[in-house]
Amino acid sequence: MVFTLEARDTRTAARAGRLRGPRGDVRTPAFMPVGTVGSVKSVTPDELAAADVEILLANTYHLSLRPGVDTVREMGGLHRFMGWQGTILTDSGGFQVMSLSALRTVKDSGVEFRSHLDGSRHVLSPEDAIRIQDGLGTDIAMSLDELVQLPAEPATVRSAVNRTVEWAARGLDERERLRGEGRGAMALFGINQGGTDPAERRRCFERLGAMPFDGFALGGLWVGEGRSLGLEMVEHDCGVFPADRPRYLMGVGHPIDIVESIARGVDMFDCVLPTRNARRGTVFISTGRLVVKNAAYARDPRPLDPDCDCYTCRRFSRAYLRHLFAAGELLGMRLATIHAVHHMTRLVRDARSAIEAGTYAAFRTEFLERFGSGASLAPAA
RNA sequence: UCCUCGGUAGCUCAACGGCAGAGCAUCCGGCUGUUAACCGGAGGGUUGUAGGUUCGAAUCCUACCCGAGGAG
Repeated sequence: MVFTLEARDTRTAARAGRLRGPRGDVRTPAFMPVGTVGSVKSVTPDELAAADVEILLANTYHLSLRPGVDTVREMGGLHRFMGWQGTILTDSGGFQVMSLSALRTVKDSGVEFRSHLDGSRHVLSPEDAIRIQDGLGTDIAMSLDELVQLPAEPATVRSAVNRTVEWAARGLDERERLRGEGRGAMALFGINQGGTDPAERRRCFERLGAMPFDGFALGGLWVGEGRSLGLEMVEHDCGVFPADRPRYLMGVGHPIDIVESIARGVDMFDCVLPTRNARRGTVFISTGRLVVKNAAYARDPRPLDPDCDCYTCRRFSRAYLRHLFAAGELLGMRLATIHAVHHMTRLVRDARSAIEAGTYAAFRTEFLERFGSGASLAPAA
């Protein structure tokens, strides 16, 4: 996996780049739809490809519990198993250290989980995380990290940073060991932690940045600290990350957050927000946030986003989508998700064009103005 | 014609002498490295009608109306 920086904006820190991997190129800035269990809920790989998606995220913890890494390997690896020909990045299970807090114990050696499926006990060490991701056949693996729910005590944050750095080194060692056996071809990204304390984030990266990772992630953010503080941390991390390696802001995907973070130098994003909201009847459109399930749209003949050219917007009205949600029809979730994914890839593509043209500052201003305008959100008369 | 059971929120039903509630539906809000087709909130009642008993009636009594079943 080779990263090339192709353009830098003139007035912001925004960058355009390209990840060249075995499954084709990933243009950055990139948005990765989330397919936790090997499926972006409700849509097919072909529909993702049609939405110009080049890279997906899948999850180590979930796939190792079900169907299990052996099954996936036997079925020819995750790409073949799920029918996706593009690039895959796998999350390490670090997020589940936080989100499944009631079901796990963190030790220096690793994390002990009780399965959310059947209560069985499983241990995930930083080495396991690398082996599992390799076994899945991922293109980009993530280092196992520990993130804490904010706000958190300084001592908690410090301890999570220490553990994350230790685990990062052990993960890299494990990949080296795998490479000695002819495996471990995937890229590996390190994850910076430190909560909302710039000193801790800097301290974390002093050690992480010295390790031979293929890319670096901004971790532990957008977990309750608020947008402005989150963006401060983004600016901080991008200020210390090396320019020649991709930068991935984990778990962030509100359109405003993406546009603001790109301006500060982030290259990659993943987020469940657009797709989860879509399944529940809310979609992002160019002029804001449309709660299409609301009664106000029951007789609105316009598409979700009049400026969108996705399959859903070319073909269906808000009134129909609203009806599908009211009726609990699966097609509502599917059509809304198709729009949601398309909208996010279109957003990062437009951002990329602006960076290449050196006009990202203007792009950001226009985007924020338009997104905040709420134009076309008012129901049709 | 008589007998039995029933009539409470839009729907299905609780409460059976002591502040009329639930689930679903409706409406609204939330959702940021997915334990999530989820979570939260709100609106909504002359308890079939008219009387009576009682300090107090959805609840007990009487008549009537409506529905289901049965007998003839």
